[in-house]
Parts: sequence; C-alpha cells; structure tokens
Amino acid sequence: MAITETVDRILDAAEILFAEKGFSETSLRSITGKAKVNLAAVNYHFGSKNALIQAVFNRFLSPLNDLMVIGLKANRWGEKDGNIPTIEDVLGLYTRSLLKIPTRHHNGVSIFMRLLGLAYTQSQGHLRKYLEDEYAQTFWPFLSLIKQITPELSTKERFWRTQFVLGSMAFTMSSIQQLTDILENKAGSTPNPEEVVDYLVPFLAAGLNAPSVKKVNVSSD
Amino acid sequence: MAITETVDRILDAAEILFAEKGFSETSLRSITGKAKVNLAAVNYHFGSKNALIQAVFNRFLSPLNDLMVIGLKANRWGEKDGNIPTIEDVLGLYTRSLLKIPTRHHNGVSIFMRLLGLAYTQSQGHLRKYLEDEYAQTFWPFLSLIKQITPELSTKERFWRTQFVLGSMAFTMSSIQQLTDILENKAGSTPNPEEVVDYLVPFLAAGLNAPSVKKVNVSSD
DNA sequence: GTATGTTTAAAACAAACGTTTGGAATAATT
DNA sequence: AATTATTCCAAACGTTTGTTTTAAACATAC
Repeated sequence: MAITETVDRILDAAEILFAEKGFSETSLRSITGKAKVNLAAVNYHFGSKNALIQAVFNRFLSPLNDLMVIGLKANRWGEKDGNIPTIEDVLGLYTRSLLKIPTRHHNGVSIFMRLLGLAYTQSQGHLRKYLEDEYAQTFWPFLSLIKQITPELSTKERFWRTQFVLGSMAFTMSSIQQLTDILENKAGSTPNPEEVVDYLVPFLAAGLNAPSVKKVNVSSD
Repeated sequence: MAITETVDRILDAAEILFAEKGFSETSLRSITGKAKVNLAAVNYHFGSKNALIQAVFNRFLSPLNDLMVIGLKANRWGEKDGNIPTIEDVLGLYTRSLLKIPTRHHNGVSIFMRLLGLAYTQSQGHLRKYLEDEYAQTFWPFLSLIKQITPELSTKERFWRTQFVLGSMAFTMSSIQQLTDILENKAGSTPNPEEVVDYLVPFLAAGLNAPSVKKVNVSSD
C-alpha cells in the first residue's frame, strides 16, 4: 500500500493555486514548489497536468456524492407519496451537503465552489467531459426533486431555471473572495460562505417558485 | 485619420476566440491567424495582449453605457417621486439594453456576456481594475434603482442579492452555448439569448422580491 | 540479501508563448 | 515628385511551458 504523502501534498497545493489563479495560469513548477516536491513527481503520480486537475476535483466530488445520497435517504423524500419537500428543503439539502464536505483547510468549500465555477466557465474540454460523467450522477436526484416540486413548469422553463440556480451558486461562490473585498469597502464585516448561502437559498427558492412565463412581451416603443 | 481595417479584424477575431477559449488559453498567433493579419500587428496597434483584452471589452461597454443612459431618461424613473418602477421594469431595461448592443455577429450579446463571466472568474488583475473603473458607472444607476425598490432589505442582503442576479445572468449567458447543446439532446429547439432572457427576468425578479431573511435555521437533526 | 516501488536531483527536451526588431511596402503630406 | 509618416511583414528574441530522461538515494516487503 504505502499511502504516499507526496500525492496529498501535490493535491493540497494544486487545489489552492488552481482556485487562486485558474488552471492554465498555474504552472506545475509553482505547484511542486509550493508542495515542496520534485517537479517530476506530478507526471510520475498523475501522468499529466490534466489528470492532476481531475484528481483535484475527484477529491471533492466523491464525498459530495456520498453526502447527497445519505442526505436523500435521511429525509424520507423521493419515493414516498405525500411527503413532498419544499424547494427550500431541496436547496438546503444541497447547500448543506456542500458545506459538509470534509476539507483540509477552513476555506475548503469556497475553494471547491470556485473550482466548480472555473470549470464551468473556463471549460477545458477534458474537464467538461469528466464533470459531465462524474458530477451528473450526483446531480440527478437533485434535478429529480426539482421536477417533482415544480410540476406546473414546462420542461424547457424548468431546465433554464435550474441553470439559473446553478449559475448563481457557482458564480457567487467562485467570486466570493473578490466580492467580499468589495463589500468590505462598504461594510466592515467578513462574510463566510455559510452566511452567503443563508442569503442565497431563499433568493433561489423564490426564483424557482416564481409563476410560469406564458407569453413575454416587453416591447417598449 | 485612416481608420485601419486591421484593428477591427483583430478585435473581431479576438472577441470570438476569447469567448470560446478564455483569455490565457487564446494565443496572439491564433488571433492574428483568424484575423489574417500579421502577428506583430497586435503589439503595434494595441501595445500588448492585455491592452487588446481591454479594447475588446471597450467595444461593448461604450455602447452599453450609452444605451443605459438613454433608457433611463426615456422612462421617467429615478428622480421623479411616485413613479417607481417595478423590479421587472429595471431588469427588463437592463437586459434589453444588453440585447440592443450593436454587434458584428448575431451571437454578439452572448459573446459579451460570456466575456463578462470570464472576466469575473478568471480575474486577471488588470481586467478587474479596468472593469471596476469602466463598468461601475454603467452599473451605478442600475444599483440605485434596485435600492429604491427594495427599501426593506438590509444593505448587506441587497448587495448579495444583486450579486446573485449578476451571477445568474453572466453565468447563464456565458455558458448558453454549452447549455443549449445539452438541451438539444432533450428537446429539439434552439433557444436564442432573447428567449433565455424572457425566462431569466421573472426568475430574478422573484428572487429580488423574496422576503428578507431574518434568522436562518435549517438544522435537520 | 534481493527486489519493488517511491522520491529526489539535475538536466534537457520540443513546443508555444508574448514581444521586439529592421526593413519593405504603403499612404499621406508637402 | 519628393519627403515624411504610418502600416505591414518575416524573422528572431528570450521565457516559460509540460513533459521526459537519467541517475542516484530511500523505503518497504518478501
């Protein structure tokens, strides 16, 4: 066996640097430098830089997947009839699962959320394919619940509203540090991800619960 | 004078490639190759790659700024008392201003939104500083209206809800192409940005109008 | 012990990057 | 037409990138 410490050191350094600078902007030399390991160690253990990026995600996604499964079973939703959760319940379950992911740093969750946001926008091809395979199964029960709760929405509108939710979450979390910096110039507090989530959930819930669009007509002149 | 066509060709190619791949992932050689101009032309006309990135943004932000000013004056909001717009009005004004930006391609708006999303997340330092200076003035009246409409919200909560709105918009538009690809596997239609905006506005309006958070308590066990 | 897998060190690799240069070509001005 | 200013182009510059290689040291297991 011999669980190598080098692998963890590389992953620890990589996830921080990736979150700070992005994937392309982070060199293997800066990672191995921060991790205090040899440059060749990355290619030895992971094979390539792209494989390292995926490994960083995998360390978050695996426990998240487990937490979602556990959370769904703990509550008696899903199969039972008449026991329909509210949207707040579903969003709360998901965000709380996110916050429960065990991490090495106290900023672990925001790092993961930022990485997710980066992955969505930078969209490196290989990462997108990997996430579609790996993340989709984690997301499937979430989408299923949303569908169960909003039966009056058309498939199309539900799809887009779900994307709006994901967009708000990923975007906010991915830039939470920069946004916090801006806010500190006005107020004096330093919000943590948990606090932001408390603001985020009712916002998204109201959006999901909004009445359906029939015919939009916003012509002004 | 002599308005050089080369400058426009470079900008046209650059905005497409930046939107597709990101800033760091797009090389000057691929830009000049697509634009069919010499490699040195970028540094000759713009000075540096970073300056080119800012020039790409400037071509969108200048007309957007004008459109927002015009739109605000056309409607009699803002200064007048008793003539308070709804949130839907404000969001509609903003999104319609976005859609009115004159572009060279039919996908112009989604390209711009994607660039905005990239700028937010990739956060290149120089870009952030540039956008804070240039974009802030465009945004200020928008924020002012939001404040006017939601007087019951605390400054902090209003700030975050505004960020959620921006996040949803930027994120959705920035990945609208990829999302459309996914949707086409289910439905058979090809949504355009205008249609997505029609779904987006009521969603965001409901979120902004959601009752304020007092004390969040979602403990389950 | 020998063998196997891990780590480090140092160096080199080809490829790609942004940027610079000097002269040719073109346009504008006198 | 002659002169000046601007634009363009091919080539090269110096870095940095991810990756590979070779060698030696280290650990663990059989």
